[in-house]
Amino acid sequence: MRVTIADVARLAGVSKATVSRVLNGRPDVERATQARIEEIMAETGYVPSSRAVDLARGRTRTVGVLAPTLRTPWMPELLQGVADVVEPSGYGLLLHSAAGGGPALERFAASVRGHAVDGVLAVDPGAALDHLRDLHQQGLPVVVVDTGGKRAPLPSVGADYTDGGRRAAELLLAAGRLRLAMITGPAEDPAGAACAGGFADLLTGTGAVLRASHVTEADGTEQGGFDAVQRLLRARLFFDGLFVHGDPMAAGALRALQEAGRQVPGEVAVVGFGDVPPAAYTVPPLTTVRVPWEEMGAAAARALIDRLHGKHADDDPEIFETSLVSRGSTPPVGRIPGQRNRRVARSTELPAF
Amino acid sequence: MRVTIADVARLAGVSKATVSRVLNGRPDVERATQARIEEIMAETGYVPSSRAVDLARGRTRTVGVLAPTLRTPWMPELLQGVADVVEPSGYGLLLHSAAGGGPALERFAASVRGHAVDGVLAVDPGAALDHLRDLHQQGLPVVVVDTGGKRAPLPSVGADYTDGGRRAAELLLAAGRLRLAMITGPAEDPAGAACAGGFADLLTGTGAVLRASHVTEADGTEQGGFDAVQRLLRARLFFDGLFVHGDPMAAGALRALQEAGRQVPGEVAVVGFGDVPPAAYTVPPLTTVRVPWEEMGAAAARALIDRLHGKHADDDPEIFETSLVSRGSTPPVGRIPGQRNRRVARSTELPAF
DNA sequence: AGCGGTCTTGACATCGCTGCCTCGCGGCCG
DNA sequence: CGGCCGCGAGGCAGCGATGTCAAGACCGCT
Repeated sequence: MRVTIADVARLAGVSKATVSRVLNGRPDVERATQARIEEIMAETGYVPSSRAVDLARGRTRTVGVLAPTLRTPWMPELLQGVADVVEPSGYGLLLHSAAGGGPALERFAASVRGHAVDGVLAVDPGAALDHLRDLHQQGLPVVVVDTGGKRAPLPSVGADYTDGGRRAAELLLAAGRLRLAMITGPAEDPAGAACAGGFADLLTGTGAVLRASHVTEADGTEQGGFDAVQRLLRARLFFDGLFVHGDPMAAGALRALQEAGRQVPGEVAVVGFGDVPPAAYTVPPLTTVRVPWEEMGAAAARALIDRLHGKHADDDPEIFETSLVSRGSTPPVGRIPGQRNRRVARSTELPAF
Repeated sequence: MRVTIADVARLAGVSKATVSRVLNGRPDVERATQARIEEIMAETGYVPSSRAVDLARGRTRTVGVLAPTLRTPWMPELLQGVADVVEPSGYGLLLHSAAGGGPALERFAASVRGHAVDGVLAVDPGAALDHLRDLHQQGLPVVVVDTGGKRAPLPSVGADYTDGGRRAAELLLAAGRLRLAMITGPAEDPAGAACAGGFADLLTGTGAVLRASHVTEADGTEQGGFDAVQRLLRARLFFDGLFVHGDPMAAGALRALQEAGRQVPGEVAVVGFGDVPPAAYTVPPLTTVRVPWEEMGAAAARALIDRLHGKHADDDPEIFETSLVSRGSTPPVGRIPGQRNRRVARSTELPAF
């Protein structure tokens, strides 16, 4: 580091304290003095050492972001939402990917305990949740983004997965599909359960049926979705509407249906879940339940920063609504009937790419 | 911060210096003393303040990553590659998204000049390149990942886009396609030029033709690719092989071909470029030129960290080879003839999701 | 006993900035 | 005309580590 506050002070003929006052825009400095100091700073190209500032102030103006992996399809959207809020607020964004499991988490813990960050934003913390709870109880600002639908015992942001399932059901009903099938993700995914619950829930009392035989589980991958549909078809099960909890699996499902010669959406209407970028690239483009990943990230970031600024908002989870993005894998439906009387946007819009 | 090195020293009845020695695993401490100090540290749950360490040591063990946006489809792969190297090396990863343009870049510059990071890894820096060059000349370790094919005047990592274009051409030739068409990305993208050059290059002397009329430009989006194919078809141009520089556009192209009733790969074989996740979800799955994003990120990170450790590797750009991922949008071809005699892997593998 | 060398350890200066307390000084009020 | 007030600015003590230097203990050897 070259020029320090002491240099500036000496050149300006003032004390370090005064330079510091100018630096922090404090009002108790004479205009002339301030101008002179600012001039010197400009001339010398002085930039305060963030290391020293951090130590002296006792904070780092940095938030830690803990993400299990960056490869989840919605993660970039979410992260962008976080970055768009965190950076303009003057905070840095220290990314920890916990993909490595144990060692990665230990590094994260060390970073946090060493006060390298002022707060933590955790996405889908999973096993790290207990640790985060401890940190939170010790007074560290923590916000979690819950993509799993389970409520963390912490300030959190999530989406209404149950309602997402309902929306999918509504759309299929509106399209007149009565013999439904569903592909769920891995059983341990609580979002899947919530979502499936909402789906089944809305069906009761309608003419539509979703038999247990028509519900199959897959691993979340495109291939998994492909295999799942093949299982259904080989079992000679009939269905004219298919709800797939996860867009990648839905893409696989479309491929399997097409290979089997089934028309989509003519013979089978397909609704996915998540609205991740690949959803727009299937043929036909996938109708899906949109989860507002970016907004969720932004909201979590805002909540975290509010806490850092001492605004202690309530700890209630902030739940986002899902919405339906109607593309080509379901027949056009102008309006969804039913008590909730929702409108379905017909969108040709692509997610930003 | 609760317990400090001074507390530990007092409790152990030694000086701070000795505690520091233990902390840093220096050998010149008596075993008994060391054991006692370690015990105290464990009891008190002492963790050194990274803020203080950073100031005292004059570095932050953090690298800055500058990315134009996180939404580029290959960015997550690349970032994961970076994270997988940076984190185990004991460095933090400070993410700057320059999406915001001016202000975001200024924040980045401030962070760097304030020595908040020990080095910088920039992805596609674009306009920030000059700034990075200055930083590099001032001695800051900088590595850039060049996804554009142009060579930065800096240590960099890139891919051989020209060769990527050649591979696409080889595959189409091997499939017996002689009347070719091409959709390029935005003209200002230098990777596109390199790639198109390689493609055209390999065609010369073969029976295949790529007329200027059959080359059209699109904006890189799925819709852009869709429109581009429609333009070609409306112009009643015949082609049995199509090279699309960018997987999202290729997805759009597939959709347009399908809507026009053209069989893929029967009537038209389609090769994309990039191998981003959506490529695996099209119907049929897209054959594409794979760019090893993750490896490139990892290599850049390694290069940066080597520099941080003083290993001054040569500044030559590190260029990665592309490869062909053959999926369903081209007919199966066992082996590519020709002087280079390459083998084409037939892959059903999906990118990690 | 005296000397040089190794091993441990402590004292103290530093890193660069912030924050608290103090002080000089000119103006205002009584 | 003296005291009080408030502004502008300086001094100095942290923040919590690192790192250098020197000192004391202990060793083997001459």
